[in-house]
Amino acid sequence: MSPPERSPSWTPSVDPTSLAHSEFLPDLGLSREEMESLQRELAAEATFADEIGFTPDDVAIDEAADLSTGLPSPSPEPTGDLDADAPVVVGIDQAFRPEHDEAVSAAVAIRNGRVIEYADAVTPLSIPYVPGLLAFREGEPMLAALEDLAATPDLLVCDGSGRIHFRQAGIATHVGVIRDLPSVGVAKSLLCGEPDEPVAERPEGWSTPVRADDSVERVGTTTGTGAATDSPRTDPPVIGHAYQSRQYPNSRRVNPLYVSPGHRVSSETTVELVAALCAGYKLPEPTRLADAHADRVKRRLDGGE
DNA sequence: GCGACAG
DNA sequence: ATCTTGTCGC
Repeated sequence: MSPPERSPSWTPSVDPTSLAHSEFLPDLGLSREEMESLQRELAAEATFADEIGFTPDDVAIDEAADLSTGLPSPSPEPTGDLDADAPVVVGIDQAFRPEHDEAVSAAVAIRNGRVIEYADAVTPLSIPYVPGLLAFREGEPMLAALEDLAATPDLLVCDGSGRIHFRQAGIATHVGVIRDLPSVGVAKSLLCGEPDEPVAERPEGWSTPVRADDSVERVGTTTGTGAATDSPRTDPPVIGHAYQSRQYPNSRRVNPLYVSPGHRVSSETTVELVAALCAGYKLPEPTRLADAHADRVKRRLDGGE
């Protein structure tokens, strides 16, 4: 794993890429407190503002992949004209093999709405799932899948939260900062924070800001000047959005997604990116395809031997 | 002591 | 996340 190119100043006390070889929380060489301070370093290193060389339109996907007949075949070679320099979006997801204590990570690279490459990796799991520390369980597997990928990502779409996190350093932030790539987090449920409005029964396309609550540590530069003229109590910072990516005409029961910046993307742009990447299903296409590929690899392993 | 929590 | 069949509704 290479260090962040754009962040030569960042020198974590412990190499986050070696965590997979550690054991359970108490004795993995990292106490829970150390993991949390590492996340504070990551949050400080992260950029929650747009630093991307493309627009949501550039990555828009208008046709959903048909997964009923298997996954679409990858076409690595540029189809022609406008293909060459189109942004590459990489969706990452995982499947698990509880009986083997292994994670199957999948990365799917998409360009112009078409799959150009599938990548995957099987990684032993070292620690259990702990709310707020998901990245220490699944981060290494995700990075392994990215290592297996030949394509160069322009955007990472991660399964889980980014800035919507107790220390504003969810797994999308971990991966984005470590690889210094724009990344967004897409979660199916809310870890922390408070939506501005109730999220139930919202129409497709609806979104509302999610602001930090008392469980979220404040980090980064202060918005105000600190002068006496500043408002005594400013609104809590927006750390992500609830986004209704899908809704049925009548029986409205689909829950919204909770999207948040991982790195080098603003919360507003994150919503626009996810909206552009959705094509009729609740999950954005990169995530859908990564999920399907992870399941495919898992089945091969379970059947293979 | 209870709550509350991505995958 | 995973263990798992059918079933209600567009």
